[in-house]
Amino acid sequence: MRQENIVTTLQSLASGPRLEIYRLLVRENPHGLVAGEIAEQLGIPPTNLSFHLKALTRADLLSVTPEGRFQRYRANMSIMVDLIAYLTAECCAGHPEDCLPETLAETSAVRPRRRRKAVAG
Amino acid sequence: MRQENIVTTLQSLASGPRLEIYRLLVRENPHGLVAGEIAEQLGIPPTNLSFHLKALTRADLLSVTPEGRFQRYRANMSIMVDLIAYLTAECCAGHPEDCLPETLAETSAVRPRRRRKAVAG
DNA sequence: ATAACGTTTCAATAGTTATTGAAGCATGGT
DNA sequence: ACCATGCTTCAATAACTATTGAAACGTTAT
Repeated sequence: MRQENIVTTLQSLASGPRLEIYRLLVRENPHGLVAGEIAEQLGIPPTNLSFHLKALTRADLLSVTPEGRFQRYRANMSIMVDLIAYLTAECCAGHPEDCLPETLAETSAVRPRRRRKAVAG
Repeated sequence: MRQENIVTTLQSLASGPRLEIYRLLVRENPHGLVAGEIAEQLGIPPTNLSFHLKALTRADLLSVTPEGRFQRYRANMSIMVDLIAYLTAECCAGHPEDCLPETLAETSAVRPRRRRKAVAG
């Protein structure tokens, strides 16, 4: 994932309504919710909800599937995994254990092109 | 960490220059860099750099210590850990292993008030 | 005391993002 | 064929964010 896309991803999360939408859908994974259910739960008017859903979908944080006249939205967790890896990458010049807890230090090391074999703990 | 602060944190990362600044300082942890070194490495003019450093510092993603007439900046990784926990919290209604890799599923569970004992893997 | 340096603050301007109501477009029901 | 429903797009406007040059401020060097 390139920096340009990472910025888009962060921008799409950096808004009160969108963060609420995203978290709601993370919780409701993997079944997801249709737009009207999101609107109802969060009290966002349809025009505005559509605007925010579009932003999240363009950033690929959500996926959408038509179901008749409904649109079902789901959180796409793999983008979040990429985002987290990017934000913690190269921490402490390759010694993430110096400033990250163990589980995240491992995630920090998980990057597309620089994988190494898992090592017994 | 409340949602309001999470939005501020995300906003402060959601910009090309600021994301570069943050990543540079993550890499340079824990020693950090003074403002002039950041300016030089990234080619950002001082006025503008100061504006972005202020945003990141207000979000508590960076900490700053005066050193004579220099200002040394460091990445504060604990805020990133909180952010990640927030973004993955309650994933799949408490079954994060359904859609997150193992290391992150553990991080998702690590939240301020709902800790449980570590379990042998 | 004066000058130079590193950085921040201020003010102006340009650019981007959010919100709303009205209109449009498919799908499904009668 | 017609109308209702669920959602999206469009256009207008309001609100916010970024960038820049000039000025200011504290620190160190002469």
